[in-house]
Amino acid sequence: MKKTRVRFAPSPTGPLHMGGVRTALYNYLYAKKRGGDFILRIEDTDSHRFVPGAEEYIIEALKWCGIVPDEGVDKDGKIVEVASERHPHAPYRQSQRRSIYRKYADQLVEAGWAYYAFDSAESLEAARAAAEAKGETFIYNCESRKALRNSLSLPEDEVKRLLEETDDWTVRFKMPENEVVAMDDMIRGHIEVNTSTLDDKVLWKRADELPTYHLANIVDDHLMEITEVIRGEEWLPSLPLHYLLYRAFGWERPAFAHLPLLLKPVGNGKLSKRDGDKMGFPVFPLNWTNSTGETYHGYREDGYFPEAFVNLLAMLGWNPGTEQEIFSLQELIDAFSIEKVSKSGAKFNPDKAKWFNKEYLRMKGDEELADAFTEVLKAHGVEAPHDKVVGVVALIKERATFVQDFWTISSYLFVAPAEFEKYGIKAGAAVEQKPADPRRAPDPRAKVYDDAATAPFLAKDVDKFWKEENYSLALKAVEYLRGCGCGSDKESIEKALEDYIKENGWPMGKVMNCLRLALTGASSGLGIADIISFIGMDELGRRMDYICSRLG
RNA sequence: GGUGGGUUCGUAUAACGGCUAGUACUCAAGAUUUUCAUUCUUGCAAUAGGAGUUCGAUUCUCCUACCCACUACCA
Repeated sequence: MKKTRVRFAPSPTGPLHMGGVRTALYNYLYAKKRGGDFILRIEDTDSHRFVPGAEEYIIEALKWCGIVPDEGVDKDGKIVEVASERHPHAPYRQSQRRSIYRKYADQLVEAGWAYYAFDSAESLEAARAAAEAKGETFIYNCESRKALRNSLSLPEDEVKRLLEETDDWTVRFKMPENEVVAMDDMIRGHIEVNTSTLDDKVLWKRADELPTYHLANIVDDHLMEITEVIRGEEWLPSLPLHYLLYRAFGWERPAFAHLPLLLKPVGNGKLSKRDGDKMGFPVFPLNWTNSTGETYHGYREDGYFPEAFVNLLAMLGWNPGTEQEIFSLQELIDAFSIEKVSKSGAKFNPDKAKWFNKEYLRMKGDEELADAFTEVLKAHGVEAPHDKVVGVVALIKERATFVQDFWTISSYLFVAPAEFEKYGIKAGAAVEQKPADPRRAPDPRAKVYDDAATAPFLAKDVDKFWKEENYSLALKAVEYLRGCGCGSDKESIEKALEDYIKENGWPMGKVMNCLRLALTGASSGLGIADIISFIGMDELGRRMDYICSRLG
């Protein structure tokens, strides 16, 4: 039984998109499940589209996700250029394998599976334009090649002369006529295509002495002993060519699996660069700034945990058949099977992506989160002792999706509020309602509040509870609390405060809301006792004084 | 246009040819709470359409519609 060897073979033409990361992930899971190797190969046979930094980006992105290649990348995270025991098939960058491909192209010509073509880019362009003018599509195939300039149509001595004297010719595959290619895909099953609908693809270019994708891919997969090719669905149309190429070389071919595409959240079409920033979610694993200075968001910088990112990606187009949704990388490896990958494209759902991160945030230990939060605090100019930060994290982590949220949720624990929420709501202002989801029928039971005074979100309106009859009580409660000599822990404060308010028969909610406004500057937030316990009695007094000076 | 692939709640998906078509996200309602959030409960919501095979079709076959990919000396 041959050892499983799969590869991820991106082209360094820009940042790796999340769909690419998913392809890499599925390859990795497949390999690890079978105790095989995951190989990284850089397909840079198009010198015109090379983008500086793209290769480093790909490697860093995979590393962040925990997808570690067994072969192709060395310890320092560089693509391997020289063969060794661990990297027997180096180099792993196709541009550095240039010398390998020529002979395979020639071999195909000699065996009659390919031919030399001397058509200029301009003449092909013209042929295409002419066909289009007639409402047809130009195809370089068994019909049209008779009338074009190639080694099948030109006299032998002319061919010889052109090969020697010119340097912009190509090697094209000689697509057989009217033959049915029967193929099998691990995900899609049996597929048949008639070769008459296919064209004579360019395999090798004399101009830069480099193969095109099709040749390089087949040659390298063969030389690197790849056993399964798992790639995006966009490659399905070229599968017949690849089958034929394996046959022409007389090589055993790997098994193939074509993954469904990742689609944009709304509307039609595949997920593209622009969608993300337009709709407020990242399309890339890491931030990327292009040559014009435009920056695209990355999951890492947006605060996603790599485990959450990997998990959500895994569930986009695959599921284990059970109801489990949260998987560690190891659990994914154990559960993964290529047969359970779905055939249809998956629309990406940003809400679900956030949900995954929230779940991972909750699973993280308070200590670990506190370390991350400490960095956020520093960025806001706040220094706090470690154990204090751990305490805060424990209080707030259920309310957050990202570590960055911690600051907005708990800033008032570190910095006294300067302004008071919704002081500014003007009488008669429109009620801020959640926009209805246009894709859904309205719920007939949903209440409609057109009267601002009765809408529940208007608890936000501080004018409603910052009234003298209430805050005078709150002031007394604070005075009592500071003098009662109770402990500084949450429980003691809570008990003292509640008992005092109840004994006096005061309205609990109203008093508490006044305190909350003073403490947080807003009408929402943590439990009052939690806050007081954290900031201390003296700070409580200062904040009461301040709000009175501001709101009267 | 041609070729190939695809189609289950808004989204991701589950369902040996056989239960009231299940679950999660979103959304809504209720309970809990000093507020918000959390949590819990409940609810809304789908087999694209049409034939056929079958006792019985989401599942198998065919047709139609729609969507997607490919159609470069790009990958």
